[in-house]
Amino acid sequence: MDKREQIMQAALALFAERGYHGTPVSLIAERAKVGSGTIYRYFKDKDDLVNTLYRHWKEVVRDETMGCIDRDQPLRSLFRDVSIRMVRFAMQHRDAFIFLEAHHHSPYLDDASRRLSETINEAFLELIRHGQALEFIKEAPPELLKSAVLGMLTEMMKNHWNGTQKLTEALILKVEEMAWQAIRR
Amino acid sequence: MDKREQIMQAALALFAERGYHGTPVSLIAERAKVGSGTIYRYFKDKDDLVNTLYRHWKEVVRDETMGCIDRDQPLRSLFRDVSIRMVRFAMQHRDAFIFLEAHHHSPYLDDASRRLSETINEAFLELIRHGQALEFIKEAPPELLKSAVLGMLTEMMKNHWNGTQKLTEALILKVEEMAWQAIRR
Amino acid sequence: MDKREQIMQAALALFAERGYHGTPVSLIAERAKVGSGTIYRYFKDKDDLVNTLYRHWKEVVRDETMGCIDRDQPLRSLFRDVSIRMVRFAMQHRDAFIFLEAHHHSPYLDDASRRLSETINEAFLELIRHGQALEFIKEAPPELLKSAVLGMLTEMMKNHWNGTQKLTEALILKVEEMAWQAIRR
Amino acid sequence: MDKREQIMQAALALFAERGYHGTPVSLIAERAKVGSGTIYRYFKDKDDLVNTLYRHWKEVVRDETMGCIDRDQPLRSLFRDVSIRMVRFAMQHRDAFIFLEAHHHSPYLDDASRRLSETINEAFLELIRHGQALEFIKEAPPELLKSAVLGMLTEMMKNHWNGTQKLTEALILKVEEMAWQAIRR
DNA sequence: CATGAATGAGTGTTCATTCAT
DNA sequence: AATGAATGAACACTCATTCAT
Repeated sequence: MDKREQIMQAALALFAERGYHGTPVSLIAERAKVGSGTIYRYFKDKDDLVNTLYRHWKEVVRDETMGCIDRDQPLRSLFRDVSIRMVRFAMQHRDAFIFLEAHHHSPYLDDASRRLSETINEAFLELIRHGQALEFIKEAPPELLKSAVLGMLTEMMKNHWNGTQKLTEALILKVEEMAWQAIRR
Repeated sequence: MDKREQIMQAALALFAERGYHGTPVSLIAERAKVGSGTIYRYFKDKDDLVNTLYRHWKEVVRDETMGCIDRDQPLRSLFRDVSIRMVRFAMQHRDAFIFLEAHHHSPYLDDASRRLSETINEAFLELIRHGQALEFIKEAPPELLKSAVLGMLTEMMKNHWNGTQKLTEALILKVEEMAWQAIRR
Repeated sequence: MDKREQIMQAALALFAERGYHGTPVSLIAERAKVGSGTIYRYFKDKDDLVNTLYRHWKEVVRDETMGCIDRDQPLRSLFRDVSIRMVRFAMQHRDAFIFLEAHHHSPYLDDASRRLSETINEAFLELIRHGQALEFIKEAPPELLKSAVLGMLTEMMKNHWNGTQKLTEALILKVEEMAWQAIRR
Repeated sequence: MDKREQIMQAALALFAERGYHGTPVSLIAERAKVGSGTIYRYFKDKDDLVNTLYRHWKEVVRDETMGCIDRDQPLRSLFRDVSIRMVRFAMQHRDAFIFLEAHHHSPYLDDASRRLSETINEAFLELIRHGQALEFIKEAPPELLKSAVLGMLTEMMKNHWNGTQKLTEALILKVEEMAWQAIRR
């Protein structure tokens, strides 16, 4: 069994639940069933652990939502594809989703983490600009439209996970439709 | 000036900027220009301070967005009224907005804080149910529609404050229109 | 009772006995009868404590050996004066003497500490050069003569304190005479 | 090459440079190019390593300064012989010299190490007593005279190594003469 | 034999909280 | 009432030592 993996899983769950400052390294060690010193064999310090975790999951998000997508399909269906993949990712990786969301603008993220985050952001903006060029999407600052879509999806995921409103397949489709209505021309 | 008030202002700014665990009590005292012991005269402990702050600002949000609203105006304009008031609150109380958002589901919030949050939530749900009864708003779980609207607005406020996309009066109206498009029938 | 003073005394004794790395801060706190956190009220960190201690005692040495000395007396008696004052200092401040000796070239001494040490050193060299100019003292690098004298005195103090050979008033005079014989022309 | 030897060389250099507490076992292993576990095959623990090292080099000092010396030559030349051999040892084995000097009265030296140190000491005292019996050397406690000589030589070696005053062949002879002047009748 | 991953006691340091003034 | 010095439990991190490979 890979200790590094155990540590990353334990840290992910705890950071998602309690935040970075709220999670003692000793608790991560306990949950990962390793000695606390072992963590420092794999990660330089707590900061390195949180950044490694952040980059790892950001890359998974990128690959699962933006990777291997058919960029030639009609815009409406391209948008649906990306949105639904995002929701799917969140459904399958609860802790990762909450963790990424909570640490989005944390001061302990390093430059590499921030650059990666920016790249993914940019890809989504590109999609919106493309839609605007085709006159399918509203005239408005792309950043604004992006926030609208991501804010909606994110908030609904949080409600799913805290039990307020569970998402079903049918609801996911409804949600995607709402997002589209918000930004379409 | 009232020492209690000084402490609450200092704590609000610091919690918003650095989070609960990232803010030493001594720093709050320094910023509030009081002795650190003084804080314990007004608040049982750090937990009590954060909960008091949370409740205080939640009540302000409630009063400024839901209070003194003309419930007899047409639904569309009622919805606009509430949405725009929310954005206005965020624009005028940056720290309070960021603080409330960040501490929304924190483990150190007590039952009273959570109940208050729930009450405000319920008022907004009521508005949506009302719109559904009038067949102006989509058929969908009200919780879902609420997340959509609040998620959008919240995310855009965050982008406003972190400088990604500043909001102008014109953009605020646009945003409100997008929220409405998302949930209208 | 002054806590800062208690801490400095405890630290001096422990650093003299066990060295810097061999002395946990918690042990200093225990011996000083203060909480370990208290040490950090008076000293930035362990490094600051050892440097403060070093400078404090170096200044005492300087004042007690070089200060208020009659620089117009004959060289032989000037040399005797300084030598005997050094031995007296060591006799009266066992821990300080051992501490200064052991930390003379420690990597954790900062620039200010090193400069002070150098100043005192220079004053002693000046005395030797003066003696050479008067042709009372051997032709040889002053640094060499200084090491000879200080090495002798220091080693004998160490033997005094570790019980090998206690020094009496009579022996101190003998020792001084030996030092003079070593460097005189 | 012999792993045990590699370890002892690495440890000697590091203890000389950084002291016992300042030198992690892992660093010794790295410098010796062995696994850290290997050290524990040759030495019971870190304490055992430092004691073995101490005894080893003390024996070398003994052999190189006191061994194979012509005890029938005139006292003055016998004294010169021993003194110069000591200085030569220090010049050739910088790390060993610094190490022995720094660990002379360390609390982690065991009884065997201390006894060996005492034996060597005793041999030197014997030389001094012999000189006193012949009325070449001052009347004074032999321990005192020994400290005077060794203190002088040691201090000058330290100055040589820290660059303050490099020793040449000519200076070594001068130093020896000073030592003799200090203790002669 | 030799290794180095793993461990957890121990380190320097911070900080919520108390209490004498 | 208000202070801030004092405390010690808790934290992030290190390192001597063990042991499976």
